[in-house]
Amino acid sequence: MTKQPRLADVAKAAGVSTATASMALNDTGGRRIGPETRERVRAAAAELGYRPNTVARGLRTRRTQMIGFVGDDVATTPFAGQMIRGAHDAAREAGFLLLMVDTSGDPAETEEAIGALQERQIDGILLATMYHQVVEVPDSIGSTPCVLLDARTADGSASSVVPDERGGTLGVLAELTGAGHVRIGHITTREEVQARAVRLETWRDRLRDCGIDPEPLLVEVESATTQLGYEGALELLARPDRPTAVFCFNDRMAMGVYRAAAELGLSIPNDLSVVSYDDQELIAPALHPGLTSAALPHYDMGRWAVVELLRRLDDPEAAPVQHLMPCPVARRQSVAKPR
Amino acid sequence: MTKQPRLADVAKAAGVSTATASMALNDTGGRRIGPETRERVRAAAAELGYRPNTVARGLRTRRTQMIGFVGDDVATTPFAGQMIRGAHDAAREAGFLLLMVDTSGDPAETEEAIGALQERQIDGILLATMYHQVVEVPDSIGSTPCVLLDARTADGSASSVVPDERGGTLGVLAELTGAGHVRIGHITTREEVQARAVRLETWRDRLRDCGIDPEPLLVEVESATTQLGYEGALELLARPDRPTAVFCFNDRMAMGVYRAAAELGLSIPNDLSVVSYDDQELIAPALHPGLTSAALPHYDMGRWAVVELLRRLDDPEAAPVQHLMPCPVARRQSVAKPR
DNA sequence: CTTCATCGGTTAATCGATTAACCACTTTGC
DNA sequence: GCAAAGTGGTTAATCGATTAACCGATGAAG
Repeated sequence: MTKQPRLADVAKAAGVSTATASMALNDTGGRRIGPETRERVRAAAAELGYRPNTVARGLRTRRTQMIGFVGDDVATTPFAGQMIRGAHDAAREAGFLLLMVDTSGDPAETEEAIGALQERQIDGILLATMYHQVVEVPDSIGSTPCVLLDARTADGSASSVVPDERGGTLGVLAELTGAGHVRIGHITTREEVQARAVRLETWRDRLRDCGIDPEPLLVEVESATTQLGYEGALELLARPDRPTAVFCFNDRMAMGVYRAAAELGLSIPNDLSVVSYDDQELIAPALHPGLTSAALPHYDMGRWAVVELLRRLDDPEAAPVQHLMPCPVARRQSVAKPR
Repeated sequence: MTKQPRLADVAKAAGVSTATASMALNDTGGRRIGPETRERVRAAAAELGYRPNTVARGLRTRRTQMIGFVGDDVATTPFAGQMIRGAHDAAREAGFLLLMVDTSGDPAETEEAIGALQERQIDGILLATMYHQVVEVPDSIGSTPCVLLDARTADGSASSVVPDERGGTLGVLAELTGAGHVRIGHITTREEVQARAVRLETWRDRLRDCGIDPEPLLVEVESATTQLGYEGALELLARPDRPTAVFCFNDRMAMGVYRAAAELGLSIPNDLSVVSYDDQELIAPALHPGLTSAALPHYDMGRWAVVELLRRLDDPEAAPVQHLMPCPVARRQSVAKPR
């Protein structure tokens, strides 16, 4: 009673050898095991409350049913949680568990984390790097199967999944053009963050398609904060040919735009339509009126990465895949026809 | 080259037995190993890039250097991330890794999660339950050492850490009374969430201490959302003896109070001081003016729980400890003297 | 009447460490 | 001068599974 039962205990209780017990419980060994014996073993295992020791199993099979998750800022960014949860759910459904390490972005720490995971014989690694678009997989990863999350390699040598920023931007812009807007401003940050360039260029392209010169409608500020979103909006809305709508780099900046609009006596959405990116649950639905925003599909990316990793575990020869995950538009009340 | 080196390879390279190699690398076995031999083994290990196989080690020693983290909504709540990070950091410093399972609050899933972790021979379990103050540790946990996070048992049979909600409430209320406020309203939720009762009662007590009847200054709404915070504030601020300050159940509700104040033409903090609870980084500093709020010390709780768990691993006889973690006040610009 | 699958298992090797028990030889204490 | 203690290791058992190789009946094919 004091000890956990081992496979040997189950075997003894069922009157068979441990080999038979193992095969009966795992449905391995082809047709070797008679159905009646199998039942007897199963019953004995249930009776004793047997749970396999996966450490022992892992030593023999070299598979631990654990996946390493290396994140470069697991909790600091609010998105990370959703990504982890997506990965967790997919892993759990397949009988895997997630072993987490956070590296706060330091490459040396990343190396160390990978080492610590490999010591524990994880079956594969998820590398989630939140702040860099393009990334190099550390050599130390060796032949451990690996999938990149929210990043990709320059040469496509590893599987990866990133959000379709262009598609998401086109999505929210379509909300505006669909309502009849053409003079659409853009407030963004000057920081070299991963998403800036794509969102900016896509907006430029779209405006040019409409025959509008984007540059007079662009405001760039130092960083993507609420305060600077506010200041940027004041500047943009004071310009001679005021835009009828504005596309914000992210929700936090949009929050600043709301304040600027209120101070200027502009009603959203009637005097000014606003769309944004990220769809943060604490902000976009909480603003009044609700903010239409392109959602970053972190949950789905987490799931996808695990599914892909499991595929590579099954078939190490499989070619790596680069995936673009769509960013669906969360439609709320911040868009109306221009006056 | 194709294989990872094993201890046997290191031993052979150093010309010793695996026993000696093991003792040399782990500094065990007392004074058995000569310093020159130890160096030779170390050098061979470094040369070969040897990393111990912790699965094999775990089978022998019954310790895996892994801690199970069972959360009932790991990523859904934005706080969880900080708690995980605190636990992660403390674990990593001690050479442990976190094995995570999310149960979305379902007791059956929790049982299963504990089982899955025990199969993997984790050394201890962190049980984080975000929505219940008092909790029962499932029987299935057996003798696995366990620490409760953000919850405690009725009988104090397990170590646990919870935020000092009373202290935090007194802290933000002191900001108001210190500035000269006495008519302090409270907007809270009717939901049976863990924090509601303490915050409410503490506020009541404090007001009575000041000789004020709290009931006319209380508003309760269905849930703790921004929208209902807004509606609650409209109601509270329309009352005959309008409060000069308001203490909100959480930051999201405070966000609604800001909107209500703006609509009523009340300036914060000059016409109305506002304090709150949670100090969510996406809200409290982003509001204008910045919101003074009592911070939930999730990072510190995560750290504490791991430290306590490690203590119990060292000494299984140690008496369980119940810890109250202080909630420091994040002081911003939402409080001023009453007019 | 041999030969040879097939059935339903068992035996024993193995995964890669840790560690108790042992060993041969030198010092040291009394 | 002899037992006890110390030095610097080695041998072999062990942790709890998986799995390749083997084995004794039984029945069918040639």
